[in-house]
Amino acid sequence: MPARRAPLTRERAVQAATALADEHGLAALTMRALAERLGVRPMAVYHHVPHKDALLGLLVEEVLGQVAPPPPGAPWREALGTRCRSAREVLRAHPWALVLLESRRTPGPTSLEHHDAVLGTLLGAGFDVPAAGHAYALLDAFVYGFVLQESTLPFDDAHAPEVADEIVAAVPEGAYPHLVRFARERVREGYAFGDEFEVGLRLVLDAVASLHPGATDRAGRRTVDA
Amino acid sequence: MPARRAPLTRERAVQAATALADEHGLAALTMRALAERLGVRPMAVYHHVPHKDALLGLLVEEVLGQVAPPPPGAPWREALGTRCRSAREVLRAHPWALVLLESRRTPGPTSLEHHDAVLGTLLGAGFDVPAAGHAYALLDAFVYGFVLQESTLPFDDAHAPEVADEIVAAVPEGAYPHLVRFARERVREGYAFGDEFEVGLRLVLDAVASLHPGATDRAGRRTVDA
DNA sequence: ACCTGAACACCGTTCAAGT
DNA sequence: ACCTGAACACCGTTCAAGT
Repeated sequence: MPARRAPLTRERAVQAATALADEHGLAALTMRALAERLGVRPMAVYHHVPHKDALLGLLVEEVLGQVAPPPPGAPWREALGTRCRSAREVLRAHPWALVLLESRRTPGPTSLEHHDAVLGTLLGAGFDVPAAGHAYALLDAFVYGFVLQESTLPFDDAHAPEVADEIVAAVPEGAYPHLVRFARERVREGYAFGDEFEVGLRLVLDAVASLHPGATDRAGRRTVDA
Repeated sequence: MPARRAPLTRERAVQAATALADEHGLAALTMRALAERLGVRPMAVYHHVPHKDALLGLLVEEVLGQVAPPPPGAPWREALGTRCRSAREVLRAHPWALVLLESRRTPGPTSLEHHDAVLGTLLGAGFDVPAAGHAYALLDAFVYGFVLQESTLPFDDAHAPEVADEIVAAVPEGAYPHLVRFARERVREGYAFGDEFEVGLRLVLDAVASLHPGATDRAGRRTVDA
């Protein structure tokens, strides 16, 4: 490890902090550990960032900036599907970012730009303002909530069957009958929780479609009041 | 403040820790602050809980235990609506619990019992095992994600109009046109983000219904493959 | 302009000791 | 059995000082 490589910048601090959190978790991201990784004394970081909280805000912006906005030309359903899949991938790669969201008060320009693009896709596709609000709230609730569940799982998809077996074996006879049934019939056969993302996304996009002013129900009646 | 009230118990420690996190946030919940609130020296808490991480696990269980399970007799849609509304209320009252979920590896008996009841409601209503898995993943993604968004908002619903005005005023001319339009047309008129919960829940329950083996689409074809 | 050393007020947790 | 005091290895951050 070289004594000092490039001059310390805010950008380099953010990169190193991201890598630290990715590799060892958010708890391992201390100002002191970050400084060491940067080959610098702890106080040097404070010359580029006022305090740790500001650094965390930059991390959130950095991660959200990696989420692909909905491609402008595409039909709304495809465009939103692309951006939701991208959001899930990015947040799965940096699960600590979702936790930081909770502590962030004011969004930065990157988040605002992204939100504006999503809203623009909906409004441009003919959704009215209230429907766009419903759609956006639902889409992001699904994506955020799915990633939260995914990052909470005590196993990765590959090891699900073994873990399910262990859990079932540890449960008292007769307890949690439905969970046990689910584990026996579903998880053992290679169930991957991650696969539920596409299932859910399709349903959520169907739901969004039903909010479109032009949508009709199965009897041909308009789904949304004018 | 009395010098010492009741003898210290694990139960009292969990109650005090919950109150501390509710009132001052998760960061204020330190072993030392908790001890002071309990009228005891820091190390006394360790006699009832092996370490802080175990205490946090107990907090999560305590909060999840407050979520009403789906009432057994009711039709599935009503039963799941009740439990989702309850989950949202409880998690909104203790937003730090959602963050702790991420760090929890193995669920306790309270969570397992709850999950079993939800799964039982779905299976008892005639959903097959794969459909129950889809439905559960979607429902909880929605509830968790909604609460996460809700707790991240930089304003409560009552002050949304003022905050929206400030934000719009602060934005550079011509930037974020769709966000500005949304703020102008929707937020100003008393838009409450919290109201999106019922809208989204209805759509999500509709989506779940479409997973039922008996469900048909608008052309009368079965929605789900056999 | 950029980085540093020493210090302060905190953490969670250990261990041996008190009652 | 239950609680304590002192100590250790950490935190984030201040301030005055170095180059």
